[in-house]
Amino acid sequence: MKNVTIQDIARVAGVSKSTVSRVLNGTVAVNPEKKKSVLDATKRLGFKPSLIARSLASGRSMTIGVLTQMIGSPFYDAISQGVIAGLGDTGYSPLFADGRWQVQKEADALTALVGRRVDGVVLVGGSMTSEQISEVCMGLPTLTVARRFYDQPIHSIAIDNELGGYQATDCLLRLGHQRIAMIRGIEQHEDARDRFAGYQRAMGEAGVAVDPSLVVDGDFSAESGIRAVGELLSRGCEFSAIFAANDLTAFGARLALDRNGLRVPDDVSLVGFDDQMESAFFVPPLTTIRQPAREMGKQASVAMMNLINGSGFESCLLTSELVVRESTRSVKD
Amino acid sequence: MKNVTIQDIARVAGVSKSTVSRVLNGTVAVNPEKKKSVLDATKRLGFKPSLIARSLASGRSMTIGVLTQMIGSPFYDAISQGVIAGLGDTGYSPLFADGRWQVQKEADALTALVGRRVDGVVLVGGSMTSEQISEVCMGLPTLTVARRFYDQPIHSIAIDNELGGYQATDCLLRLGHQRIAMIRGIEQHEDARDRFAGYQRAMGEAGVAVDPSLVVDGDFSAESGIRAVGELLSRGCEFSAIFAANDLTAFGARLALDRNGLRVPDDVSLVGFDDQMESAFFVPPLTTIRQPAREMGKQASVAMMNLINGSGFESCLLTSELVVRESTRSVKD
DNA sequence: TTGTAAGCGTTATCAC
DNA sequence: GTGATAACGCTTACAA
Repeated sequence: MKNVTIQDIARVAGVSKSTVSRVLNGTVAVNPEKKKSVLDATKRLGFKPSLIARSLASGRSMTIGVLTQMIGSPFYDAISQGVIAGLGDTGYSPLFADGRWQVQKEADALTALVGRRVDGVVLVGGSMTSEQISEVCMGLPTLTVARRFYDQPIHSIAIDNELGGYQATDCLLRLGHQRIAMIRGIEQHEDARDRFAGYQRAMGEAGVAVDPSLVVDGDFSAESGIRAVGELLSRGCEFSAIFAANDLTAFGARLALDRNGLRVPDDVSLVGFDDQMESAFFVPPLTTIRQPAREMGKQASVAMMNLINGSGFESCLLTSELVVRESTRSVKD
Repeated sequence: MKNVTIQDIARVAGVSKSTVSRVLNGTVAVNPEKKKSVLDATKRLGFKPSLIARSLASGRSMTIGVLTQMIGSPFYDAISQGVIAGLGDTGYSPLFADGRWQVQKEADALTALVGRRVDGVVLVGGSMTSEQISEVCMGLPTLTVARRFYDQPIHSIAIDNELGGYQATDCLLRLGHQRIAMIRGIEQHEDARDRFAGYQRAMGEAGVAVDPSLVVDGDFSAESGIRAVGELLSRGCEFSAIFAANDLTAFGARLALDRNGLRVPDDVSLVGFDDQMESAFFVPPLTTIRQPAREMGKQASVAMMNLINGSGFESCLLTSELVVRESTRSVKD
């Protein structure tokens, strides 16, 4: 089945290709009658303009490439949604590609995006280095979300993870906790390091020494939360609260605590990070740090539009918010 | 910054466009020397072939459009991952678009996909009617995942939701429960209806009459789980088990039960549907029906490849699996 | 206001 | 093997 082209429409409507194009794009005024017959023909023949040909001819694809890491993380998902929302009716459409958190796949996907001649690239998370990215994108407007780069060419929209870590720890300290354990995220992950830094700062400011035996490594997974609590318990050190690097880890920790007869929040207070959908319905509902994920995605879209039309880039570091629910309570005396 | 074209390479390498194309695609043999110089030039100039021009010229875009509904659902996410995995090294790349569960957006996104001249379309969930889809896709290989169509032109890969509903209910019945409540999903949603049908069949086969007052409506959200339990309790009817239409609903139900002093599984057994990641770490870990989401996505890719190269379509209805964890126990006597 | 014609960057079809 | 040259479907000067 051959596709209907602009030429077919022109023939049927009795006008030239150009006129059809003009009607379709509304670039310049055309005779109402002709306009009508073009529109009619369009509808009658079921004409679907080829965006491909259009891009090739105009040089702009009117699409923004969005490279995600679909690890099933609600956080990254929310960002994507924000990007979509932010693009709204700008005329640009998002084109998603996925890196699956594997550098090679990520590079391939990005190359594919660039090959499709997207007008800009938004990278949500990911692990390619700034150099690798620049090499592939070559001057294309590029920005990252939920990942901070300090280089000039790649702009980034991120939240202040250090602040988040501080907020979580501070909340616990205010409730009178001193023996606060922290389950960290992936060590190489900058977010994880920042959150831990926030924990350290809060402890320091409160004049509470950080006990190294209360800090356990994790990897952002629920399993690692379980393991971490096991580790903490086997070390035999006392703690009245746990700050987990993300909600998923907190879920695992909560389960492990339960299995060991420790009640949340009665015996141990628990704070997560992310505020993913399920957290509000956990038993007990989880106190956590909300990341404005959706908002970040929106900001990314707005920033991208500015980048494209040359308005420049306004750097912004969004802030997280403490959401107090029922997994925390003041320390028993 | 002008993009490097095949023409530039040709000039630098001292050959014709055609030869460059041949080297790049490896269609026919070319002189090794020329080949080398082309490859060199390619690398040196940082040439990135324009997939757009390629598609226009060849008529095939080598991309499969995947229309998702990014509602942040782990289930649909897993399907997408399956599709990606299934495409593997077939040479085809997935092109994602999103409908956000809004018919209009969905139609727009699908139109955009078709406009991009994808070689096939995979619809993951969604709410467009079979007619609407056909109208937009016009003869393009199309198939749906997690949604069943009985029409000829649109193939579908789905799981047997009725069976899943049966499995969940049967599991409860075998544990001795008779007063089994069901929190249904969105009424218009076929999956929801099928799951309920499975519940009815299991009850029927066990010779247990379905008490209408034990059936409550929900909408697949955690909030609806909370509301449903409230409703059940206010009706004052007794029940020793609940089958929730999906895990999220089960989460909400679990929280509501807790708030009302009912323990899971001691007072009430609870079964969900989906087996989303968090379910294994719930307190208590949730007994649920696992949907082979990833597998479905993979199957979709395979089926699409067959559709494209004309091998025809082998319909398949995948089956769900009961995952017994700790939210269920035999009825107290 | 409208038509003609020249691209846009590839692939594909020819001859050579 | 290789190089012209014509598509592919559309946009966009440039004329008229």
